[in-house]
Amino acid sequence: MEQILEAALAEAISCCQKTGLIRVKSPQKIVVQPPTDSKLKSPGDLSTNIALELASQARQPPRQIAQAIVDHLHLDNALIAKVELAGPGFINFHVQQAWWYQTLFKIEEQKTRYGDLDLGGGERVQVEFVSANPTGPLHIGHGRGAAVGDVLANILQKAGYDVQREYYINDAGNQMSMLGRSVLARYRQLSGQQVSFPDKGYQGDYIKDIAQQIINEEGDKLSAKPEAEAIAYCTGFASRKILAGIKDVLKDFGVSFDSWFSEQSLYDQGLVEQAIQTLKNREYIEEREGALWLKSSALGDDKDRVVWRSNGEPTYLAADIAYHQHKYRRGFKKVIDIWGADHHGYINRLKAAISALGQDPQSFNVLLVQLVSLVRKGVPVAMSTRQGEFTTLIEVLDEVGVDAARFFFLTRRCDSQLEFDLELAKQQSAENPVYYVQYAHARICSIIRQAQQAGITLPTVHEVDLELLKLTAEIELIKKLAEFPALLKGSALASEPHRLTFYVLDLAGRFHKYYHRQRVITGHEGETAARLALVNSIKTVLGIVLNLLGINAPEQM
RNA sequence: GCGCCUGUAGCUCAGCAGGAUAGAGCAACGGACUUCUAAUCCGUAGGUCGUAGGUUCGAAUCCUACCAGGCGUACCA
Repeated sequence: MEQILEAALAEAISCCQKTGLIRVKSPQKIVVQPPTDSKLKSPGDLSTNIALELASQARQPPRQIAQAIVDHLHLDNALIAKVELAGPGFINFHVQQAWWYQTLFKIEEQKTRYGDLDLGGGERVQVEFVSANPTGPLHIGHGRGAAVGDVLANILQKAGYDVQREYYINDAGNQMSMLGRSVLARYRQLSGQQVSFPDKGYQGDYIKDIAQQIINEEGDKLSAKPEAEAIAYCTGFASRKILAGIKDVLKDFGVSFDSWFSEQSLYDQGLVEQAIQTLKNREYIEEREGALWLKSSALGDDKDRVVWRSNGEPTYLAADIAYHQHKYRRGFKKVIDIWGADHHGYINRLKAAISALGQDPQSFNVLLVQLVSLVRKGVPVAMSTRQGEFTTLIEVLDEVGVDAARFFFLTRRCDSQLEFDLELAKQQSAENPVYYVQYAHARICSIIRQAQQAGITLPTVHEVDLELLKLTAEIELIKKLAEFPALLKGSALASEPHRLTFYVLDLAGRFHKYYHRQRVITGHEGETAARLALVNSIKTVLGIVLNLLGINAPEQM
């Protein structure tokens, strides 16, 4: 519909240009969209601001331009009921009611595929998220990243991309050896030895639990081994345990990855050296003070960065460069990394590195998710894995449930900080918005069951007289359903999963209002059939969105 | 110091590539269960969109400066 109107407007404008009614030379992009303010007294179904856009160029009053356009507009009466000017020069189109009914046919025909787009054209995209070090359990902040990444991947999939979900396991480097040393220290303490705990070691109780497991399985065998060997054993044992735990929680949280990529594997295959060699060949590496520097300042970074230390060891950045080179070698056209906002200082240097590797930095996107600050009974809780003060994701899931947690993480824009008060979340659980949406779905299921008990089978859209759906609330509901594909598109283009949450809340709200004002199952057979078809369409769309959000769509509550 | 994010109703937040009279939810107050699920609905009240300039026909939205909060600025990961 929008395209039809845009074409008609373009024709009318060029006609006005020729006759000199509108004094513009270069054509402006015409946009037809639903009016932004739905509370308007007489809202047009679709609206364009083109006359306002043209006003300054034409040096003519916008209303005069709008009038000229309208006078030259040729539209099919079967589609458009009325065209009118409004406000400073908006042109509003009132679409024929019958046109909206097509949405219902589309939903019935496409079912769960309703809203599918071909935005991506099958292009391969990778979404990498969570990627927490296997040095401790996932905390609440990782939960937000997991929810955002998972839902974004779902959205992109529905928008026609070939999406891979990957978790990058930072299983190499100092942090890992610190993990091993922490576990070994606890192992020795549990074995009755007096040993000091390493500075900046991991202090959480889970370290003791792991040490105890080693004792259970290996006894005191480790004490006899050389230090380095014992540390290596502890590191390997602990990281396997922790990673297994991470995988379990993510599974419980409804997040599944296509690929778990090990940082260590980059070293094992010599890919880190290879990546640095690529950069050398491309002359982006410089040796200074015994270290190798990436000349990133020439590529938009604040300064140059060390990739190979003077002590002969690569930096974390070197591994990350190799990792991203590997991503491109695997054929991804678009690479999306989801990071905690505390890593934002890292974007420019990695972007610079990607340019240096010869890849288009535009193809590399980082979605920053602002930190979750955890509050318990009003008291802020620090979330440092090292100090062992954190609330794990699993604890949060136990308290508020998977559906509520996922929904809560997505009720905010990514770049807005989230304060998660566990007490509040518990208190609100009965009134949590997620139930509001699920309840709408369950309610519709209940109506359909009720109808079936009364011997009324759920009609197809073709079988009913849609003209009976003529209440404002009904048309508004259908319009809301019609909006969904465009919403999904915007959400995919902007990488903004939260839009789905707000959409589904709105849709559920409109349904609840409708439910209270009108009965679906009435004495009138035709009316009942038409309304059943309508609510069934709503149910389909609610189901699609809940599915994208990874939240259950219950048949009853 | 420099950089990134945020600042919208008492609280938590929307506001989609500037558009029409800035919207929800919660909390507050007043109502609705012989009716398809009251996990719901209806009504009332609540605002110099951090401040000051600028761009424009038009700014919560774009630009500049400042104020406040958060985060970052390693040969750590």
